[in-house]
Amino acid sequence: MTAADRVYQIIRQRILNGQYPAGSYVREAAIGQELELSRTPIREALRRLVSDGWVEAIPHHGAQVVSWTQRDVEEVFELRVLLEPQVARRAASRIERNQLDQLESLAVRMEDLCRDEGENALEEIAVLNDDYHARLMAAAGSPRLQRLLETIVQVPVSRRSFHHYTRDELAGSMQHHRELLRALDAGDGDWAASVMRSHLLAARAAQLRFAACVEETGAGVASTPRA
Amino acid sequence: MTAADRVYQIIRQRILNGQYPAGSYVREAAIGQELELSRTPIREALRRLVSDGWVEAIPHHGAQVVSWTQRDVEEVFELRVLLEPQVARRAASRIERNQLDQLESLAVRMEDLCRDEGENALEEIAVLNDDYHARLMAAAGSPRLQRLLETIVQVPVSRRSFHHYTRDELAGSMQHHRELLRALDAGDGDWAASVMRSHLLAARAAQLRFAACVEETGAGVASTPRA
DNA sequence: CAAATTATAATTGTATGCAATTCGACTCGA
DNA sequence: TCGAGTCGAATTGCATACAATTATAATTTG
Repeated sequence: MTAADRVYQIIRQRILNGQYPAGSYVREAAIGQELELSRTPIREALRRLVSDGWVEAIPHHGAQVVSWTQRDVEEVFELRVLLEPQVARRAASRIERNQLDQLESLAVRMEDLCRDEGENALEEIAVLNDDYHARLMAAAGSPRLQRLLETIVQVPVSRRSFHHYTRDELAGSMQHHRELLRALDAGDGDWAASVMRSHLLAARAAQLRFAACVEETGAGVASTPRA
Repeated sequence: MTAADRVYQIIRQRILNGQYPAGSYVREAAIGQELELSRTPIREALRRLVSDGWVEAIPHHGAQVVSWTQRDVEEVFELRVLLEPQVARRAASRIERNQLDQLESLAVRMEDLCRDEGENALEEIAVLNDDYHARLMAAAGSPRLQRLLETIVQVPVSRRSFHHYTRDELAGSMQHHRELLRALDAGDGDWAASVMRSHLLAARAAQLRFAACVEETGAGVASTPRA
């Protein structure tokens, strides 16, 4: 792994946890001094971040961390509703027994956490949920579909959507995971795609409700909140 | 426009017309000497080409021009069939009168060229067709959807698909353009999406037939043919 | 003679210095 | 007082030099 790769991950992480707030500029020289590297690998990392949509390059003026408007969030959901059911559909006709077992194991652990009501259970569920989707993606066997989704589903929005769920919605989400397993096991692509679609539309509804809420209270939604 | 931007376009053009064949390596130093630039802007252009999927970065060994297998072509069609109907659907509820008129003008010119049977009429139609799709994309008003499609619909495959059409298929394609205009004018998203889907599935069928043909004759399909 | 090994050359990865460009503040004039 | 123009500081864009890594090929050894 090259220095530029490390810098890429470091900067992305800092954008994620709000250390670099939306709208702020990421300076090559500053990071270079801090990490004791020259500007060259920093530049390369920033260019990758630009093409991955994390920052915006203003010619001769720097790399600006992107701001997310509600409209952006909606646009991403619209694309996910198109693409992710296709992931499920493909997986239904390709998934292997052991992959199915792994997914089931993840689903069980999420359900357990859901019942526990532990302190940071939501965060743990979110991690497992990411793993679940990643393994499903792998089973679908379409590198381009994977790349597209990785490009648009940037964690700051998707991950946090879990926190807006009511208890019922969370239970419903767990139910979706289970039903998807049955659809996959049956090799029924239509069924699997439909379940995934419901899964996403439910997430979108929760997100929309949250957006309406912050609209009233006047809390910002554009900027990535700090950790 | 920076030097890196120019280099990006130059290299991409050379990949397109076969000057840099699939599987070959693009050397930073060689291009730098030829264009009388240092390796720095060349590197930057190559990194962009990597993230746009034109070349593959082999660590410490260089940038290799990607090879397209039949499976890749099918994967791209699968994604287009998902995404482009959504472009039509969005455009149906957003398009303005003058945009519709421009699309119609393009459709008419394509139909004329189709009747002419001129020598390089196919090439001209392909150019107009690209314009048609670009304007439709603009009318859809979704930058992310646009970016996704630009990423996957790399011209070497899509543009050439026109050349595999029979006369009937070409006429049918023109008919799709017309019908799409009616659907857009009616503001009927379902209709527009359905027409676009047919449009793409027809293109896919022609591509598949062509692939089967070269399979028999043993002609290569993986490498980008020379101009 | 074959296989492992080492040396070499070629290529990318990184550091540093300078040039070009842009944005902001300050000054000058109306 | 307001506006236009100009100067300067800051930042990116590019060139060059050097270091690190890897593939290749010659070489040596069993």
